Amino acid sequence: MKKRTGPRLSAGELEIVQMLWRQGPVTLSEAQNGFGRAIGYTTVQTRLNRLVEKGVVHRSADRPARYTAAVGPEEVSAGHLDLLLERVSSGNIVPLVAHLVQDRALSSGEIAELKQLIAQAERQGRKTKELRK
Amino acid sequence: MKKRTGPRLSAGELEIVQMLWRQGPVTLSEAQNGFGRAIGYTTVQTRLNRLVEKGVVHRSADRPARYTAAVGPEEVSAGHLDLLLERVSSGNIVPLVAHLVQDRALSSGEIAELKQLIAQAERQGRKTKELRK
DNA sequence: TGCAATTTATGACAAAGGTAGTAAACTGAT
DNA sequence: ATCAGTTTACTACCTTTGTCATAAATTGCA
Repeated sequence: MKKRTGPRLSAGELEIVQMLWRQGPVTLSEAQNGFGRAIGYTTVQTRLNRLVEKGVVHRSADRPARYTAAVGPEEVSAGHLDLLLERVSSGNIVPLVAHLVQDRALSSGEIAELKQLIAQAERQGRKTKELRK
Repeated sequence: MKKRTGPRLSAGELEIVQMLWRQGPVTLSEAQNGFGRAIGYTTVQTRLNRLVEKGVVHRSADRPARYTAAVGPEEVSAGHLDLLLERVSSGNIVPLVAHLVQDRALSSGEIAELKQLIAQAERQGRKTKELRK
């Protein structure tokens, strides 16, 4: 029932992976162009290669090789969130949620989704309690 | 109205700062003991010194110097959360909150606090809308 | 086939962070 | 005043990450 927390990427690694999420499977030159800012061709190459070694990015076998993220946003955020949770709020999620929702303009749609999530967690809690007794 | 996102510490730096939050102002030897695992005395020294240089930790002037965290958990989590928010979910907070509340047993107290937060955000949204028109 | 352009492999270098040793400075108790 | 123990400064080394240059391999076309 435990959740395996995903990989914790550095800020720069996250930058690369984010690009892959946006651009989909890309060749090196496409990666360089879609990067958003000026960066050397071989720099992107090295960074991608290192992520491939780590298993975070997949590299296709065919000729102009295509790179794809091997992890999804959920796994990545899971790794970071779970660490933060332990380290900064001793496992207490409320302060983290508080930061996310405070001082930020939320659409009514988002509010609805959030209420939905809480309601779901509440039901889950009840179910667990019942199973326990 | 913009929120200054705090410092983004590495996992290891966070480890040190977390210890300071737990143990309060500590001397070097206290820091080493309260660290939780085996670690060299001078290793703690070096790590603390580097954090002092960065302004993340404060060092007292008196003799056995005492180290204190110069940043609070909120600021630190803010830095990380805001980066995650942009990088992994394009500024959308719902997926992050979802991960935090799902697959986790929440007490009814926590549920209440979360509801409170959402309600607050909802009111805030209305107020903003009114100010705008 | 042979060359220009593209793609891939290597090698380099610097900054940051984790680990720790050694030496100097300081403190407290004889 | 001296000496052991504690605290602080300084130095060193290794790994990771970000940056890239150079060189080798591959491909597509003329």
